[in-house]
Amino acid sequence: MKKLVLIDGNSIMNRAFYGIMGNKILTSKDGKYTNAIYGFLAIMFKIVEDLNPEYMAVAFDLKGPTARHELYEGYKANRKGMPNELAEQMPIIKDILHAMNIDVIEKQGYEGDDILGTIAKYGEKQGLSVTILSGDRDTFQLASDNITIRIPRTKMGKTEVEDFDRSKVKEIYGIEPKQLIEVKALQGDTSDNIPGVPGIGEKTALSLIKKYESLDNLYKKIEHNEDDLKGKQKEAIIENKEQAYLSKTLGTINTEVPLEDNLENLRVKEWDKAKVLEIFKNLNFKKYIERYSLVEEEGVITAQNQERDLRNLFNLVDVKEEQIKDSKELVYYLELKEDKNEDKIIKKTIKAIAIYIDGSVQYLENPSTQFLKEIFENENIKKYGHNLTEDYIILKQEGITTQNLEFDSMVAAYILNPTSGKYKIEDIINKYLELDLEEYLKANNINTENVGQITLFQEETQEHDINKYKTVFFAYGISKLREVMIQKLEEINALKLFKEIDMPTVEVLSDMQWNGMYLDVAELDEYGQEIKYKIENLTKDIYQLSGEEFNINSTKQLGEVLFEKLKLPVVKKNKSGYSTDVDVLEKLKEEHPVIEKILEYRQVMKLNSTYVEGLKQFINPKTKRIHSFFHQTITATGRISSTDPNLQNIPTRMELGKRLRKVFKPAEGKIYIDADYSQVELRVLAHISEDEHMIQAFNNGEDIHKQAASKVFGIPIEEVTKQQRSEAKAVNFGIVYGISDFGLGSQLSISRKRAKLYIDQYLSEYSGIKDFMENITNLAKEQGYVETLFNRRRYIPELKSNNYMVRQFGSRAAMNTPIQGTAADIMKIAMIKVYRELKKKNLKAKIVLQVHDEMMIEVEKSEKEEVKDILKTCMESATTLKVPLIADISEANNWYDCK
DNA sequence: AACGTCACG
DNA sequence: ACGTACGTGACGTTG
Repeated sequence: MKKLVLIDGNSIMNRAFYGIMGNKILTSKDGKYTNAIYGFLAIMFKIVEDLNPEYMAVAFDLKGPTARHELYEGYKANRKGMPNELAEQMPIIKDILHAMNIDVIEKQGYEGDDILGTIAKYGEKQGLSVTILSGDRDTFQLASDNITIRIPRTKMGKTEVEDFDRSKVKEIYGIEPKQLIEVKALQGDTSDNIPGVPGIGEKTALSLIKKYESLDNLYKKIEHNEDDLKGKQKEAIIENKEQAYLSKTLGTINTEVPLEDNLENLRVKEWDKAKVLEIFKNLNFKKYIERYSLVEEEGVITAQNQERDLRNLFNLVDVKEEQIKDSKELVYYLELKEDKNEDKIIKKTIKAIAIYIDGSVQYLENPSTQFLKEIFENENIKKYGHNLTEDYIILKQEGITTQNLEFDSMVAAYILNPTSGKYKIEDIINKYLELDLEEYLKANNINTENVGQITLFQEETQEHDINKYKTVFFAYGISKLREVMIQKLEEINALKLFKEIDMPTVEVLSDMQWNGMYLDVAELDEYGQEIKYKIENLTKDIYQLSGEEFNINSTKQLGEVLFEKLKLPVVKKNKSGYSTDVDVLEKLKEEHPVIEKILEYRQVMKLNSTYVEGLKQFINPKTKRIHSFFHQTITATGRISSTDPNLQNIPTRMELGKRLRKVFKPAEGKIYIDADYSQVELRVLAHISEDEHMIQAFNNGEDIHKQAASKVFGIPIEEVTKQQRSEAKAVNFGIVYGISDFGLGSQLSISRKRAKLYIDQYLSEYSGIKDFMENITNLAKEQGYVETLFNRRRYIPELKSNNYMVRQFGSRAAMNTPIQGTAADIMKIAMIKVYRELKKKNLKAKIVLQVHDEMMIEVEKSEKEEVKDILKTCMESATTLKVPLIADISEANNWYDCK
């Protein structure tokens, strides 16, 4: 079946304009905004790639009144015009579409919707499969078996699409697409100022149409007294009959717009590449120029000064090892190759090193370990590189301990924007230097002979040479990034954070990965046996109780068994059907004995696959230890994250799972010293908000949750029950997360009304916190970001979204980030202090783990007391707040016993 | 690759 | 009337 794609131009431009496209403001050469154009094209290119349609058209609204305005002067009366920044983008997108030979359809007196509807029906009649791309759900009324509405939605900054055809609409609304018009007639539409029947909202309107099918039928039944409406609602429906019919007309998409009957006009044709290129160049759309190979025949688009700079790279002479050794700085990039040796912690080894020195780059293949050792272990040479933690381990595998890590462009990029998620060296060179790797490579392929002097680049370009070019380019990039990024860090007052917290952390985390954690494999296996035995039994029980053998791990199959076969009540649904998560199963516990078994099965299954089998794979055969990665550039708040395996989510809440911690032990003759901060986040909140009651509670060493309970329930501290304390604890958590009554309600399984009462009471007692919560969102909206105590910044573009839900999320992030982020900063400071102190005192003790507010050290028993002291002191003196920082220390022979 | 689920702070 | 707690990572199933 041939395909026709129809795009609602205004709607998609609108979406793209308001959608979150990163924090970057895109502008054209003459300073106009281009974000809507860019986003529109992104969405359009995606649908073209997805569907590869034979026919396509884009419809736009024209200014001026339409038939609907004549019918009802209030129509869209409350609409504000589009902002200028968007309006000026409209003619440009039309120019681009023309240059691409895509049919742009506009007609005076008709809206884009009407044009789309008309063509869609027309296309359907011609036997085409039609997809309408629109951001407006009003178009659902057009859905049929051959007409699909595709809605883009921005979810956490990513653009996804959702398709709605006739069956999907029926599934969601329970009625035919056409009947949506009837619903709207009753419901009205505030955004278009369509009145509907007063007092009737979406829910009521939908249920009425489900029952009565149409307006006509509804009024007919009323006339014949065959309805079962009553009271005010009935009165309103009768009184507003005329208005309902008017609303119906206004809400009906006109599918009979007089348009030319010529399918050929819509056929997808070749672009006028020259024209498209010209416009794209003006708009600075390098990505699209690249992607659609729009570069001119005779050359490459490369800024002249960029070319000149890159040429300098080739002024290489002989490698000057002595000069490098004598230098105060080492700006370098390691070219790595795979090394499958099982004993390796990172299965890579050094193939070459590129070093930027004196304005040019030296490239050494297979550098000698001796040479590397001399430069990397030299404490007087500052190291400048990218992703230094990886280099650190790889060099360490060669017996080299890197010293003096001064600048890591990956970490710098993270501090400049922790939510960008793009920290590959080519990405940040592109972003901060506006140099493009691809362009550089192309330029060099073409210009090799012009470069002259340098033997390295005279050979013909072969696949393996590309890596040389890249390595050289990256080393050069780092030399430039260093200046540019430090400047930028200074601009946002984060240079201190970078130099004194995040850069020193690089070495601490590298060392932690290198040390690793020891595991008793025999004990792990024993534990695994026990778990597997439980799984077998539970599987049998579940098959028996449900009377069927099925894959319990499949939520789909499980859903069918529980809700179709056993007919248990459906509590919650999700995108793909019945939900079967803990919340749901917990509610069904009383309904059927199989539920409890399933809950237990889930638990042991997780333990086996993720923890027993999962962990085993990561035990290094040589060291018998697990060397997790600790990532420093992942989280939005400044926390560390852990992977391969994740050692930050080893079970502790349930006893069975917690027992796994017994297999984590110090090596022979050693012991664990473990410490965790007591309620850091609430202490940070007390400090930031300067709330007098909370500060007082911490200063007096009071039980903070008890105090909260006493305030929330209005009773003396002595009378607080366990139950009340635990509820107040949940409120404290909620506050840290950026509270909502709904969230707290579902957490405590109480009504949101009651939850709201708790919150209101809490905030009226802790007025400092209330002020903080209110102010922080405004501040974030105003300046576009929030900061931790140590100036770690997180941009929150979500606050500018036109989507209520996204804005709410932004507001919670604004409240939570300073708290979680400051706590993370404090922990990093503590770790650096501990690391340095251990080194200074020549102790063999090693930090082996960090779990956000917990730090673990593996230590020889002789050093035990001294290390305990260091750990406690460093953690508690990491910084000075208006309340004390408390670290609880314990020692044990396995992780489980660290209390 | 996306989703649902569940482990942690 | 909407649909919600903050920050992560790993696994198994499904399309």
